[in-house]
Parts: sequence; C-alpha cells; structure tokens
Amino acid sequence: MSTDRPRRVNIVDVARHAGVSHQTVSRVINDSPLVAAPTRAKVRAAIEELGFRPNRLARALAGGAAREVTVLTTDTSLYGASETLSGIEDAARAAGFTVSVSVMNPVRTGGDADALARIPHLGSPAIVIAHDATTTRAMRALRATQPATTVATGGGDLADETETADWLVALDDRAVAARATRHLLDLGHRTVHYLSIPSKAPRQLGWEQALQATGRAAPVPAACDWSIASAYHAASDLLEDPEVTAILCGNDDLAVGVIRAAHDAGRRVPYDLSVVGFDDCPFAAFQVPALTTVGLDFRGLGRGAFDLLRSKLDGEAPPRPSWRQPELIVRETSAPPRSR
Amino acid sequence: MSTDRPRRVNIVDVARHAGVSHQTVSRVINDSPLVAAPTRAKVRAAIEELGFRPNRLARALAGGAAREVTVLTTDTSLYGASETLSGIEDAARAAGFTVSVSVMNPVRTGGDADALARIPHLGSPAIVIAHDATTTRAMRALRATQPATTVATGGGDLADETETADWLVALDDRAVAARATRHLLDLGHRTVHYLSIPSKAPRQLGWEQALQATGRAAPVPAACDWSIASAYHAASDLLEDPEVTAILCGNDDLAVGVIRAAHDAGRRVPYDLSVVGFDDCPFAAFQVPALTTVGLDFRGLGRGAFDLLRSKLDGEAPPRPSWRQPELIVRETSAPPRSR
DNA sequence: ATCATGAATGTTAGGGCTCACAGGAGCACC
DNA sequence: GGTGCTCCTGTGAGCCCTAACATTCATGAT
Repeated sequence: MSTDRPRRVNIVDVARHAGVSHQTVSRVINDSPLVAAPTRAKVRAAIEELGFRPNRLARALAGGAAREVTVLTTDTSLYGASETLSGIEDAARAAGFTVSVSVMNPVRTGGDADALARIPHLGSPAIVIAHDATTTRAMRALRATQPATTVATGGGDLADETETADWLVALDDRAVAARATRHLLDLGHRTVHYLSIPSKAPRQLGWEQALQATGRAAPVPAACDWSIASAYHAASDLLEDPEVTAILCGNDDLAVGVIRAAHDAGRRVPYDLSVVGFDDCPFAAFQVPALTTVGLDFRGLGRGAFDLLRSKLDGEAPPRPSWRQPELIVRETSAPPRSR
Repeated sequence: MSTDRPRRVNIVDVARHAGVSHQTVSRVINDSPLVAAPTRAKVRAAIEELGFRPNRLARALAGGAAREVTVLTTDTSLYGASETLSGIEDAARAAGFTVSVSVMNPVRTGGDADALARIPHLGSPAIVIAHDATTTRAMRALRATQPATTVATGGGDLADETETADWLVALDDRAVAARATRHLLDLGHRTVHYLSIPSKAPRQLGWEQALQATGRAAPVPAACDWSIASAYHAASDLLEDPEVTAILCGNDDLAVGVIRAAHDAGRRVPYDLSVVGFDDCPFAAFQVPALTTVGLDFRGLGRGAFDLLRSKLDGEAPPRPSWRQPELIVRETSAPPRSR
C-alpha cells in the first residue's frame, strides 16, 4: 500500500513537457481565447500524454473561475430534495460544473450565525435546498458572506424577505394545496383533514385558507414526522371518528401510511375515505388504488436554481422560470363521500 | 451586492491577534499536543473573537490531515444508494469528517482510465458506492491512484478481485436472493420469474442458482430499468401466461409495478400471484397488501464503509463488520399458488 | 522609419494552509 | 560550566493553481 503521496501530474509538468509556461497551460484548460491554435494543440497533447487533471482544490483556492457548485441540504433521502438535486446536477453538468453535495446537521437551536458556523468553508458558489429550519437559516447566513447563493424551496417561506428574494427560486405549493383542498370539498366532503410534514408550512397554509374561504374552520392538523409510521398512527387516531372522510397529506409517503391505516380500520379508499398526497412520487401512479396527488416539478426547480445562480455569477439578467407549475393530479384515491 | 471577495479571516490574522506564529495557530486547530495550555487558550480566544474558520480547500491542498470524505455515486435517488450515503454520513459526522458527494455521469463506453478522467480531482479519501458499471469502473481506477478508497456495493461483483477485496464492504445479496426464491418454491410455486434491475447481477445469480439447485431451468429474466413503468410493462407481458404465479423483483419499486400490473390484469395478489421485492423500502411494510421483501442494512453498510476507510487511513486493523445480515421479510404478497 | 495596437506568451505574487525543520528556553546530570 | 535532553515556538518552503502585470512580436496606420 503506497502511503506516500503519488505526486500527481501538475500544471508545471505539463508546461515543461509542452515547452510553454505554466500560465499558458492554465489558459488552455480554462478555454481562454488568448492562445494560438498550434500552442493550444501542443498543450492539449501534453495534457493527454501525461494524464493531467487540474486540481480543483488549488483552482478554487486561487480564486479561479467557479466551475463548481456546492449544494447544501439536510436530507437527501426525501423525494423532493433528491429530485431537486438531480435537477441541479443536470443543469450543472450541462454547463460543465462539478456538483458536490454537503449534507448539514439538522440544527434545532441557535441563530443564523450558529448555523453558519456549521457549514464547512465552501470555496465555491452554493445552492441551498431549503426545506426546513436548518437550511433556511443556513441560507440566510450564507447570503451574508457569500456572493453566490441560490435557494430552491418548496414554499414561499423566504419569499417575503426582500434581501433574499432576488436569489430565490420557488414553487407555489400554497396555492396548489388550496387547490387540492377545494377538489375534495367540491367532491362533497364536509371538511378536509390535514397531516403535516415537519416543514413546508405553505402547504398547511394553503389548506387552511381554502377551508376558511368557504367559511369552514380548519380542524387541528395532525403533526407527523417524515416517517410513514407516524402517518399510520396519526391516521388511525383520526379514523376513529366516522365523520372524517377526506385527508390531505403533506407528502405521498404519509398518504401511503394513511391508506394502510384506512385498510386496517376497515375503510375502503376512496369509497369510505378520500386521500390526497403531495409530490407525485414515482410510486404514486402505480399504487392500488392510484394516488391522487400534486405534481411538483422539482427537477425543473433545481435546474432553475442553477440557472439563476449562473446568471448572477455572470452578471446577466435572471432567466425566466421554465419549470412546470404545480398541478393537481386526480387519480383513484379521491371520490365523493359515501352518502349516509 | 458586494461582489468583491470579503477576504475571510485567515490563520495569519488569528496569529497576529493572538501574538503567536501562524504555525502555532495551525497546531491549535489540529489539536496538536505540542502547544502550552496558556498559548492554546489565547489562540482559542482569538479564533472565537475573529470568527475564524479554517479553509478546507487550503487545508486539503497543503496535504493536511484528511477530515473529509468524498462519496462517489451515480444516482442519489435510488433507495439503496441514498441509504448507504446516510450511513456514511452518520459515521463520518461522528468522527468529525465532512462528507461531500460527487455524482458521476453514467459512463457506458470506455475503460477504467476513461472513467477516471471523469472523476474530478478529489483531494480527499473517497468512498465509491458501486452499484453499476460506471461506479465499479471508477472504483478500480481510483484505487490505482488514491491510497484511500472503500467501496460499498450491494453484491460480490468485485469481491473476487484480490486487489480490491481488502477495501471492500459488501452485502451478500446473492445468498438472500436464493433464499427468497426458495421461499416461493417452498410455498408450492412451480417456478419463479425474475424482473431484473440494471445492475446487481448477484441478485439474479442467486435466483438462478436456487432454481438450478432444485433441478429447474431458470426462465428468461425480464430486464427492467429503474423505472416502475418498465416493471409494469414487463409484468403485463409476463402475466399473459397463466402459468406465471410467482415473481421475484430486483427491487421494491419494480414490485409496485408488478402488483399494479397484476391488478390491471385481474389477478389478485397474493392469491393469484406472489410477488417478492428487494430492499425493504419504507413503503414496503405499508403497502396494501404489505410487500414481502428482503431487508438490507444499507445504513449499516455505509457506516461500515466509512469505518473501514478510517481504519486504513489510520493504519489500524479493519473493524469487524457490524451491519445486519440480509434477511427475507415475509409479509402479505407471497402465498401458496391457488390450487387449480 | 515611427508609433500605437493588439495578440500571444511569460513572470511574479499571492490564496490559506501544513510540513520539515531550526531554534530558544528550561531542566537535569555529570 | 558544559552537555544533553525535552518542550514549545517560529521560520521557510511548498501544495497547485489563477490574477494581474510585464514582455515580446507582428501588424497596420502615419
């Protein structure tokens, strides 16, 4: 096991090999137009021959052109976050950027400064996928010290802050949550219950507003964590009340828990209980019965976040949003309540 | 918008502020024992006061102690990969390491060297989550140039290569695939069909071996990609044959597609068709009917990968594997075939 | 011939950190 | 008083790259 450093080929080696200065090599690898074609070819050949690959650390340290983005998030296993990440990756890759993901510790206490202290020194522009308190705080802290930070969030939590609004890319899940709620009310349900995920207050808000708009008082929402089990338990409690005929869930995972709870309680979906999810996970369309849910273009949002960041970096005008608007996808788990 | 670099506080600033040399500061932040207690306190105070945070780029560049791991993978949205990643994060965080994830482009052509060229220069020890050709190749290439690389894979693909075996951490999904196949045979099914995922040959192998061990010829496996839709279509075709009564799936997502296909074909699960998944995704237990599947301790595996890497870095003996063995979890989607 | 112009290249100075040393202080011992 | 030692601290070089400036050389206008 060779423990001593292999001494990688560096820019000076290449320069010597090609008979030019190291700076010329630097120019070649950075696609500077200030290199004559024959020289460029020579350097390219040397690079090829020696198997040279630029050291991204040194590059970033020297303050070179940012060919790298760091994505900050807390949980890569959540569907929304991971899809957003994929979208960022797509766009970044197309632009020749390297993506690195840094997963933050959830922070429950402390202020923004505290949150910042936990972020490793980045040395590259960053995109924060803000879907909880930790990332929201990180995002604010980061904006204070770094010129380049875009945010992708599922909701409008940060949209009000003028300081950050410029740097924000978001999906309006409040409106679509209201839309989903109305869908259930229109089917004839007396009211709609809500199972909340730990974050994404906008969804809950949309639900409340839709109920209030029709003169109904919103029931107390059932707080769940990210686990399906928590939804199963919450729903089991809820279903003891025969008046509960429609449940809106903070995401599709929770919906799965609700459907199972309904099954175990002897209630059939959608005849005895309507369930609406959120996110349109891959499995939603293939469930039996197929899940009525909200389609959210996370990938598009991720791409948008990168494009926005890029435009800021290059000092260009921000691109127009190109992602799909959230939409309610009615499938098989929502239906009129059974007439009693 | 301050576009010019904010000039972060650096080690020299701290040194000046504390009235010591920059090297002493370096020693303090690296917990060297060669610093007198009062000096250490002074430096600590200065660090606190100035809000200094070491620049990880410069640190890594200078060849300092590796407090960072890079995880290489191709797809963070797959359950297995993302859970493994979480496991690595857990362990790394506990050890004070920063984790950064680098997502590779899938490479379909070219050899190991080619794969290596696509990996950005890391500058830190790496863990490759090898679950497909791209990552497997990357892993081989990386071992050639970097001293520190551990691999977490779902199968024994690489286990034979003595060169890498030392650096390998793996789950024996071949054996458990055989176990799952026997489970179905024991229930009385004449044979078991298999829907394959793009990688993880070991699973397919285990299935084949289990069938052959009982003197049966393995049917032609149906090749699927990672999408549920592909499983839906493959299963729809398969189910035209009434003799098909048991299907083993390369992962739980495929199983969902199969169950939906069965539903649409008028077959009830498990009475008319038994389905067994792989991975024990969170939703598996909550499906209706609940999915019989294989539980794989990906998180434990991830932790193990990090621990192995750590031991190599420190020149210690490799730790004993501490993750749970794969196990078949029998739930509601497997049953004896209906007597005809 | 004379100068400005610009393209192509080279030179130098960092960026923030760690390594390998070189020292100085303090102590014990002969 | 000298020698050797340990403990702590400082100095210098170097990691690999890019920014900014300096230089060279051809080109065309005057």
